[in-house]
Amino acid sequence: MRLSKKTEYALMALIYAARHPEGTTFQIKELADRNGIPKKFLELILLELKNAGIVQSRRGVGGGYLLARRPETVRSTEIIEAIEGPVSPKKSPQGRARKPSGEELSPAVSRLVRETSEAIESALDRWTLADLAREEQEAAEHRQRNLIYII
Amino acid sequence: MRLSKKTEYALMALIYAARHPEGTTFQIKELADRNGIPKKFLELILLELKNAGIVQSRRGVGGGYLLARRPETVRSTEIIEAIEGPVSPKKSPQGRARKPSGEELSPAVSRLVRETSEAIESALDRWTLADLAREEQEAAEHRQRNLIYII
DNA sequence: GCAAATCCCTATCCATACAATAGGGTTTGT
DNA sequence: ACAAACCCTATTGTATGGATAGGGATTTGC
Repeated sequence: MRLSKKTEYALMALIYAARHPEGTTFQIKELADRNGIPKKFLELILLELKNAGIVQSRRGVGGGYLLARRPETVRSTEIIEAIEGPVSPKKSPQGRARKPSGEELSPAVSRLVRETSEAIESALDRWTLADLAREEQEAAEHRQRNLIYII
Repeated sequence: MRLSKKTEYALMALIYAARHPEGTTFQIKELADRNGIPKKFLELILLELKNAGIVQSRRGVGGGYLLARRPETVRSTEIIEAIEGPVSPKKSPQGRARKPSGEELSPAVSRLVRETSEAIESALDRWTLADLAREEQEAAEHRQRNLIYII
């Protein structure tokens, strides 16, 4: 599996958000500087995460972003789908059979794709943003304890 | 998950190969015509599958392609990796830590990617080419029995 | 030995998606 | 009023996917 830079930045931003004191904002500039992410690009990404209902924003002086929900309720599937689109091929809601203009995939191949997509989704669903933030926290503490310096 | 057209064609070609009498060849032209695959593109793909050791070829009049191994021994992971490259981020063979010029992924994110990749790999590994060919065969028979006509 | 069938190989083209940059506009606290 | 911050749309450069082009090399049948 490969994540786009955009998704990778989105995950970093949300982990960062989750590690902030609840209810307080963080600023794009600060996050961009500390992680070497292009500021303008990061703006775009946070906009999308806001439209997906994962973060909320406050404008003006002292504004910034913060999580819209508790990190335990944000599955990583949701984050990735907010940026990259659906992980599984759209499950048609039983009414119409399939999109008529669509490709005709062979039965064996489409089953392979479907089952693999389900495996991806369930692997991603095992992790929430809270888990990711906790793991990042622990890794940071481990580096400290063992005096592992970057650069 | 999304498969590139190239991988999709590769799977179709191999399923087709597996359904041929063992030891006999099939021709690119025939396969391309029957499945609406651009002939030149398909040549490229079969070349790659040959270099990956999945099919072998015979040149000249009456030549063509055939499987290089029994279809039970070809895992679908192998097919997909032959065309798209490694499913999982390269597992460094314990010696050197990681490629020094590589990206620095956060611990939490890289674990998420790693575990998801492993889920993909193990989902794909559940299927061999023989399974895919059998399923395709059954679907074809089902269409016959129920008089389901395409077009 | 020649022609036809077939695979072999490299190069090129076009459209789209990814990654980023640009340039302002709007809201808010002091 | 001003500065700090988010908001929004457009543009640009590069890589990748999907294909097309044009022969070259090998084998069989006559």
